[in-house]
Amino acid sequence: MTLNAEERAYRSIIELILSGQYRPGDFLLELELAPRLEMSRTPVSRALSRLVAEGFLSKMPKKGCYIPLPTPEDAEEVFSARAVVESEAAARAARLATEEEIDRLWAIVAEDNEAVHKRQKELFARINEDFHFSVARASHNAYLEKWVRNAFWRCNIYVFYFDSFYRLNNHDIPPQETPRQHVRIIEAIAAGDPDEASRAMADHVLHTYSVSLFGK
Amino acid sequence: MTLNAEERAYRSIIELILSGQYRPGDFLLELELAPRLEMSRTPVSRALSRLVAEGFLSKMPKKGCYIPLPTPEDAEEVFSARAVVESEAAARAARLATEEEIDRLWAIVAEDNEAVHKRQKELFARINEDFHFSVARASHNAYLEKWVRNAFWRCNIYVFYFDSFYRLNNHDIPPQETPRQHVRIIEAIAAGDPDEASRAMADHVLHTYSVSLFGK
DNA sequence: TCCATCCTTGATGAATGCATTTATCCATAC
DNA sequence: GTATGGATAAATGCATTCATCAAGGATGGA
Repeated sequence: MTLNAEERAYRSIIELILSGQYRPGDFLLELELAPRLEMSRTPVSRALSRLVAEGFLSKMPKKGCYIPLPTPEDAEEVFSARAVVESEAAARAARLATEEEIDRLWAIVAEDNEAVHKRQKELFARINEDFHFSVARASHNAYLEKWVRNAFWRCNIYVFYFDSFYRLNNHDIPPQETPRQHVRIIEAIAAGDPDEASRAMADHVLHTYSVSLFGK
Repeated sequence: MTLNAEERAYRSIIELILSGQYRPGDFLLELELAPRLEMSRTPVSRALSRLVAEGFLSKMPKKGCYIPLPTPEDAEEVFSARAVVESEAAARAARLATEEEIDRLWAIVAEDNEAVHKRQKELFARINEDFHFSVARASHNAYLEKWVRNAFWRCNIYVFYFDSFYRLNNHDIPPQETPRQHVRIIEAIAAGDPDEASRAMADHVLHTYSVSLFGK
């Protein structure tokens, strides 16, 4: 399947941000990105607008889009909002997930353990994303799913930003607890226990929050 | 303050939809809208993309944007998702709202009663929107607020679509219960009672759901 | 008559050029 | 020395143009 230019720009820009090639506060300029992504300004501009609409970037009119500076207040807002929608999604998944969807979750956790073992951060990040989005999808609610995606990406700014901070300080401890927490969530979903699923997911998200921002 | 063309297009298109000049299933074509809104295709196109990203419109690549056909499944999804975020917003408003924000809510309810009295549907709709967005703002969480806005607009497709259906069937009863439910929500917020605020908001949203779709 | 194919039509997708706005820097007046 | 104003450069905002694609009807052959 061949994606159009705007979609490619959209994904590339997210990649550029999450891979640390642009940092919070940096401006993402159309004239700079367009040649870099080998396309014209138009699709780049539209992709940036979309990222702004999704809250992933901020914008100053006539000036440009930039990665918002992380603040403790914003981190608290986005993680707590994410906890709300993700725990609700988990609760609904516990009621509505199909066998197939649950099998998929177990498969992701298996990859999860491998990635942690191998200490491959990139891979781990992708698998983690996969897990959260799969739970969201299993809620069978397109709106919750979309909000979960938005909040997750936005939170990643904090995870990656502070992760690089800690890495510089040699506190690079692989997140061994994550797979365990994922297992707890799946067990609750598989058992059809919405309350436990909700609690498990909320705990997990808020754990990520405290680890990312306060190193535990 | 003078808005730019894209923002004007964005608002105008929402107006065109909510005022019933386009109906579910209709395509909103750039070539048709641009002259109508007296601007070029560019800002119209970007406004449409934004509406698609927000879930307000659907899109077929290379074909155009259209108002999604209402389905019972989608209605259930969007109203129940809205209930989640709005009740959470109300709960947080109960904890965090300032005196000023609560005063504002009371003022809106006063207008509310007047509008119902005068049976001015247009006005009533604007005030209702104002109420819900003001509660969302009082949650002091930008993410919840954004999601509430999205869900509210999306729900309005159902409210307006089925409203016109009932109007044709002479069931045009002014929603006298709405102001009462709004009062219950504000009282809970003013009393600083998150649980009651949450319950009251959830009841209110789901009431709107059942009235809009099943005539009660 | 029916079906496959080609062509026309009408829509979005993308590139480009010009307009507009903003920030910055430097010269100049106080 | 500092403040102010204007020139300038850089960036987005918007319009225009061309490219591309999909759908549907006309056409021609079986």
